[in-house]
Amino acid sequence: MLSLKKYLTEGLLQFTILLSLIGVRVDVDTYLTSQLPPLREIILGPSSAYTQTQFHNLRNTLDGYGVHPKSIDLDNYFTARRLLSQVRALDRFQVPTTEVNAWLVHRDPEGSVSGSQPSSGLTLESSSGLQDVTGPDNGVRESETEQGFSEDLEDLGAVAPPVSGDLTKEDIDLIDILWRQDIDLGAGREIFDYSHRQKEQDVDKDLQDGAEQDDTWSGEGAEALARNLLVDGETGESFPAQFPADISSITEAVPSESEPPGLQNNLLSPLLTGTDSPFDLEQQWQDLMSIMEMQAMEVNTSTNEILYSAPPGDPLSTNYSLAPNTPINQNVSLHQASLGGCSQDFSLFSPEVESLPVASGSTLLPLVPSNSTSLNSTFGSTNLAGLFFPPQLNGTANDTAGPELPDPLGGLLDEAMLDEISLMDLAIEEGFNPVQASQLEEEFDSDSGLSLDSSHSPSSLSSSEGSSSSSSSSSSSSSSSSSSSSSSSSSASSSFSEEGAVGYSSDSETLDLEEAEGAVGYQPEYSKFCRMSYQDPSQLSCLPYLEHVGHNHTYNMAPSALDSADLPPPSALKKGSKEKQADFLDKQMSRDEHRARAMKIPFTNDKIINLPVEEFNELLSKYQLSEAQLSLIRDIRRRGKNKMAAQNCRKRKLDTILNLERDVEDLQRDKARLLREKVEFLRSLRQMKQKVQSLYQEVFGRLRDENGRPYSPSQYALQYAGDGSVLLIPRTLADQQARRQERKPKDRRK
DNA sequence: AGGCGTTGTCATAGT
DNA sequence: AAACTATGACAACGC
Repeated sequence: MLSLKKYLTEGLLQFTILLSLIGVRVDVDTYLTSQLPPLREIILGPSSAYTQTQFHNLRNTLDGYGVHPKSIDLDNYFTARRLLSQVRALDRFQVPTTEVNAWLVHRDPEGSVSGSQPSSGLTLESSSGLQDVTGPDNGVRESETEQGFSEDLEDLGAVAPPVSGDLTKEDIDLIDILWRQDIDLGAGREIFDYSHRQKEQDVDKDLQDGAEQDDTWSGEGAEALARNLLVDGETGESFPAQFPADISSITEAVPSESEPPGLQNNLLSPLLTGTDSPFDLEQQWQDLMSIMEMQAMEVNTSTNEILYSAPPGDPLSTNYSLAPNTPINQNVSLHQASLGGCSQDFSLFSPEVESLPVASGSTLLPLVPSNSTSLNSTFGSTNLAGLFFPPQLNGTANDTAGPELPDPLGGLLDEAMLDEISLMDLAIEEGFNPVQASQLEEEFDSDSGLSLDSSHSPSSLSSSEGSSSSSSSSSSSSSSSSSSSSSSSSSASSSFSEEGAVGYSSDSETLDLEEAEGAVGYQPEYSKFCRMSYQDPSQLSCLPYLEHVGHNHTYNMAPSALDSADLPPPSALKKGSKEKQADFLDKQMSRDEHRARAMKIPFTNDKIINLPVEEFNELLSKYQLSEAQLSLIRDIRRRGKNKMAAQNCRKRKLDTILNLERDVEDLQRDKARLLREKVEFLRSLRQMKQKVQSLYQEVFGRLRDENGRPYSPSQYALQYAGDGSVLLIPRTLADQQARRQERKPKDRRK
């Protein structure tokens, strides 16, 4: 029951505080529960927010220990490190990667020419990936297929400027990326800059810094724009200005009014495995893209270009700049544009293919906006329709294109994208923690320093370990303490261990005195606390903790007088010093001890307080005590127990706060990691969209009617059928189907 | 002198 | 019912 209560109270309290800390402007329910649980738990395991109480319990029972914030608590530090490493370990569990791989594998079976290409294709932003793609060697590298994406993720992680294996630096990296993403939302870079924040918040400096970076990026983006007429606003990738003019023997599907079987999927569907429902995905896309659009509106190209990427000279850019004269594959078959074909098509992104001049922007190239704004909107709307339909059709395309690009990554991106706003908000709010934490630490440290300065503590510290033993031995030397200390500690230990509570001893000087005089105070407590409360190396914490406790409260227990009555003072002590010390001890005695002495209570307060009831009663029965004495004894016992209870209570409070602090830090780390993953996924998605778009344009551009004339993209569209065939259908029909498909998911939701 | 943190104590509720 | 524990509130104390 106790533990249950502990769970409830601490769990609720902690969770509440966490919510208040983290969820100020965030729909935490959505973020933590309603939307993410599966993903979150898959990725992270049970949320630390939810497992808080268990964690706490674990701390108390296993390696828990009393951590006083004032203490320089090494174990606390190590515990934090352990948790950090756990978080890192979780980080290694790349579910998204797994899913992506699954998707790749899924596509491979149909893959024909080069199944490995898709993975390479996904790595556009990684230099190695780019090299693979652009390299002349487009041969089959199937071995890369499985690990390609994970590698890519790694690479992607390395794309951003300062990167290293260090988590902190990764975070910084992420922060850079995110900041670029969020700058338009008003988030300053400094918000993400942990180290920076830890150093101090020099707001002015940060703002200036952020402005400088912004300017830099703007300049970069402008530069890129100047260099390449067609530059993706987000990726910085340049696009071909012209479409391939040559004609190949492409099998055409005759435009037909009838709806071909399996026509539901547009050509864009190659990315789908065929069974995935594009509807929800599209909705997610919409959500995401609305956010992106918002960003694009507020900031412009400069930011986005940097955000999504590749430096101007990046291989990626070159990869996408098509060389007009490059020969193309003459044998492209529309039928290959199936899933398997898709793989092959990705292979088409080899320089040869990509270098194909794209049909002039007049028709097919909504993707090739002439200015940065449209570039942004291109990805901003990110409707695949926007990618694949001519500009003039975009209006409808936005409505209809929904299902057109089912996202193989949707299951994962889904969560991330739906939470875009929340994440962004979180990112913006993220600033508080490190500062807070550092402040807390400083506060604690300073307090600890104060404690160190407290006049009587040093000796107590040095004797604290020995005090437990010395106390027992000294107690045993006294008439009755031996049994009392052991018995009391056992009883107390049961209760303490039961609840994971931690008692801590009272004034340290008491120990000192007790050690000197063999007096009996609360020592058993002391040793007990250090010994049994936490069976952990962190016992170290006892020292600083006690140290801090060591205020000079004169009413604290100082067993001296009473004990000196009980025990013959050591003859070795000189008279003067003895008297002096007696006075001192007198002052150190607690009020109850004074009272006890005044009332001539024949046994120690320690016994009174710590003896089990039976033994306590037995002890009382051995003496003829007046009513006043009995009353005092019971009060002493009550107060003594309550004192320990209060100490435990306060300690628990501190532990709770510390745990909360740690949990907040952990959650922030998780959040940063998730954001980082999201960015990576978005990057991959963008690349895939671009590839699909290029494929579409390439295929469409090769189509010729009976008269050998190219089809107008405003009148015809390619659709990808479930059976792997690609059909050329009238645009109107495609739009209708797209609308139809768009409604389905909505209906389904209801 | 007053603020602040720590500790002990009381009252009370809960176990 | 008794014993014990938990905790908010308050006061004493020292810095």
